[in-house]
Amino acid sequence: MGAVERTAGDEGGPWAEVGPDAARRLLIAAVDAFAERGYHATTTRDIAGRAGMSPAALYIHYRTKEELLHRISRIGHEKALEILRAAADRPGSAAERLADAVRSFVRWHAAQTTTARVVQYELDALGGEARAEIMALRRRTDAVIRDLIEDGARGGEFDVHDVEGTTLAVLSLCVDVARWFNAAGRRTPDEVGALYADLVLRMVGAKG
Amino acid sequence: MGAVERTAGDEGGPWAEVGPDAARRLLIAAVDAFAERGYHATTTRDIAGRAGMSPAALYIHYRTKEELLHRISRIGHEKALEILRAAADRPGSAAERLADAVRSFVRWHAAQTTTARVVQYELDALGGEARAEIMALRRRTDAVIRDLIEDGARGGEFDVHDVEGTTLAVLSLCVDVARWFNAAGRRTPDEVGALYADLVLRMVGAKG
DNA sequence: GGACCATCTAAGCGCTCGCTCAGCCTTCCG
DNA sequence: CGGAAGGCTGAGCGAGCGCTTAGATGGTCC
Repeated sequence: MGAVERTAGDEGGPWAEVGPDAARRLLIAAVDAFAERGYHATTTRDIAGRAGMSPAALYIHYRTKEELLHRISRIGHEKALEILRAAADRPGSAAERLADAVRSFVRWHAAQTTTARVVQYELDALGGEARAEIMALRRRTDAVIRDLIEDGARGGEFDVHDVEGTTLAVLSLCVDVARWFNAAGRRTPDEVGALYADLVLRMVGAKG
Repeated sequence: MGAVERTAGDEGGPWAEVGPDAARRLLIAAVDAFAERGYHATTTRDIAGRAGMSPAALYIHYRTKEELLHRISRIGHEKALEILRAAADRPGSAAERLADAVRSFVRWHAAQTTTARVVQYELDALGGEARAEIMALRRRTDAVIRDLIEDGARGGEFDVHDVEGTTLAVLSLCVDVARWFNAAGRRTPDEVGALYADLVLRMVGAKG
């Protein structure tokens, strides 16, 4: 209903950068609907209805329903990558940086479950170039974790037999949070992040 | 094409128990289609076409498209549960049984990716009683892993602070294999199973 | 005040969806 | 050989889909 205030930074909700206002409302409605029912089970009428608009209004701001998913997916992946990088680039030992990265990444997947669910599980609905673009972003995400594990392994800080496989497993663990996390449940995003950071340090055999 | 032979045991493909022949062909076609495109993006015409039949033939053997998913989901969950239980019930230390359970469970998710993908990721498309029935099966699966971890923790064999959270993480890790595993990739189901069993033992802080 | 542009809606087009039905084969039983 | 039963198909129904179009509305600049 009321207008969303824009603060100086990039805060003010996860979608503050999307404008104009009607376009953002439609996008947020689409995120909710896609997360709840999945892309293919969501109708453009449902999205428009959630945004308080007529079905035709959607096509003023987006060319197709798929473009909505594409925009959501790209922004979401970029946000996740940014969060991971920020943690990985901080000074500290490999163990500290890996734990920090996992903690932040998991916290995001838990706190923004609806977005994360769309980002992680609705990729298959994209085709052609859009899909290729998103998969490239995802490979960059994977690389951040792999580099952290490799650093720790090479420096003797970790005990890892299979860097590639362990990377896959760590990412798996983090991503799957979007599937099971329930905001109404007993755990907070912070608690899950802390638990998972600890588990990952064990997986890589961090000393201490 | 050729008829599927029935051997004495319960072998001869994962769907040998489903009959008659045309019903099984339709079900296998549905598993492939659901795994490839998702339930909502799959049409009954596609399923029938893959099985080499006309669209109307589907409705001789199944009342609705949803009933196909329900049948696939129940049989798949039962198979997964059976595999887990068989490993968990074998004699041995908690660590040995947990490693064995994870190894078997992961191997199944990797070797039967198409089935596992439908089982793990298309549950939301089921509604009402069907969904409740499947979720009960899933809770029984979760309980097997939790009991194993609890056993090891109580006996001092494991070092686990948060049994419930660690259980969630272990299941997460196993289930997500269905999402990323690629039969054409470099890893065999056996290799992934062995790697994941090792990682899980580290997560629970198994001595030795 | 009038032209212009962006935004939005009511109505609806063409299409494909899940599903149905009348009728044709094949098989089996006498 | 006749008749019943079940498996299957071709044709198609009603509904709902993604998306389009014509026109109403409201703000902005001359």
